[in-house]
Amino acid sequence: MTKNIAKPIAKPIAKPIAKPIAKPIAKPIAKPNAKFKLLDAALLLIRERGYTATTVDELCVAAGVTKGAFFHHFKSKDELGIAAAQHWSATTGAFFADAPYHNLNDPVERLIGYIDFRKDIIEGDIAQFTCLVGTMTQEIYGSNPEIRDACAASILSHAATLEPDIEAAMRDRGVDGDFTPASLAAHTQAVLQGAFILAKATGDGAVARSSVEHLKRYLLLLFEE
Amino acid sequence: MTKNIAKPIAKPIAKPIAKPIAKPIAKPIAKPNAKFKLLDAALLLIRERGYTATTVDELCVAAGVTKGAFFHHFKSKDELGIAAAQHWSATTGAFFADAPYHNLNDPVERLIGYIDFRKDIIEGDIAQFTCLVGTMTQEIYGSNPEIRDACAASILSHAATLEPDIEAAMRDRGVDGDFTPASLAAHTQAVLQGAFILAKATGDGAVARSSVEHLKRYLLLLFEE
DNA sequence: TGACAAGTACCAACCAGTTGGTATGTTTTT
DNA sequence: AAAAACATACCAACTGGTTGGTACTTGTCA
Repeated sequence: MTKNIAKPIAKPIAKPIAKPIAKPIAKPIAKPNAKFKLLDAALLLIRERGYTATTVDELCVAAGVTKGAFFHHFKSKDELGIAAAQHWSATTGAFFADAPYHNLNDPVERLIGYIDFRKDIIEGDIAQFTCLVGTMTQEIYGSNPEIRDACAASILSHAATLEPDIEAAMRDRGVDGDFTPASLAAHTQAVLQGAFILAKATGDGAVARSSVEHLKRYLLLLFEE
Repeated sequence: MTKNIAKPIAKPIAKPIAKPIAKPIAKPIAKPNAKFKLLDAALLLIRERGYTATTVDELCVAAGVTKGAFFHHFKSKDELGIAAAQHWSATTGAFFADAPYHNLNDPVERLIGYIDFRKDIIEGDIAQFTCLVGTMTQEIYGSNPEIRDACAASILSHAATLEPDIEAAMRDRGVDGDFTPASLAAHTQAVLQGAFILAKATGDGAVARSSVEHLKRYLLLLFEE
């Protein structure tokens, strides 16, 4: 075996690098360990190829870890699927929480700001702007209820962040239509998910952005005086 | 081998059943041959499980044919995928062409009629009302351009059937907005595709119907005086 | 402080079952 | 008779998952 030969050379190099730096930080956001690397790889690969078509081996290669590491952190591929959905929820949750549109004063402006923001990030590589949980939902809704629920939670919890502004907008503008804030919030997500499918079908984001513009026009027609 | 023993028994039973009935019909719409049965099985199974997760063996069992028959009619699984998309296009094309909303006189009414019709058929089992080509697109857009193009053609050609009415509605109601008939037609499909994802995520069609209602409200706001 | 036990993180090789696909018939239609 | 439509038996490659083991970290107690 070459193990005993290669080891003493590689070991002293990797050892005393960056331990004291991480110490004072309360909770390191992203330790570059195997679990995190696998989840990160999953976010990209699954959006690119779909859940079923993405193999455990491919995930391991992309993450630069071995299969042993994979099954140390996840009991099964499906368990990684659940974790990936939750990881997606956390990642995108933080991303949208930091977005600038929250600073606007008017609820309608914030809402339109959100839509504009969503439209602006539809750009470049398709796998980069499409939605992990929307993709996974399509594939596993009938076969894996746990992944499906994790995906549903991700979509609906994101939609729920819009409800206060929608509710305020309805009250503010005197819109007491025959719909609930929750249903309109869900509708915005439906448009986005559908827009992603059109983008995938046509191979570019233009159709998707155009659809989001229609959604914006709808909101303006609802809430503009 | 049991082959020579079992055969003479099974053969005479299946032989003289129903040949003369199909003969006088000029072009049988749906010959119950292996190819058609496989395509029909594909429509259901792929919508239920996704394209990748649906195996050739499962398709053969569902269609009641053997693998030999499968690869006699399709060079590969991917070729069946393309054929399934085209079969879907033909099937749904005929279905919508026969729908009652076409008899309405006003283009806006026809448009709203279409939306109502789409809403009404969101009912019952999820695999029954969701879209084959939308599902397939999500999975193979990056890996199989031919299937993707077949799916794109299916979605866009269906959207194109709405364009004349949208164009007439815009002319009629004096709506010369900053959007094209094609973009609004595409938007309707985006909403539907997204609605299907929400239905899959939540496990029932209510959210989907609600989203289609928002689409209807948008069209009414656009075209109503 | 340092030795030592115990857990955590990881790895390479392997396994049984499944996958899409093929080779070679047999039957049915024309 | 010949070609098309099907069936049977099989295979190589790949799949998710397991195995037995190593390296590193951490808690504990003398």
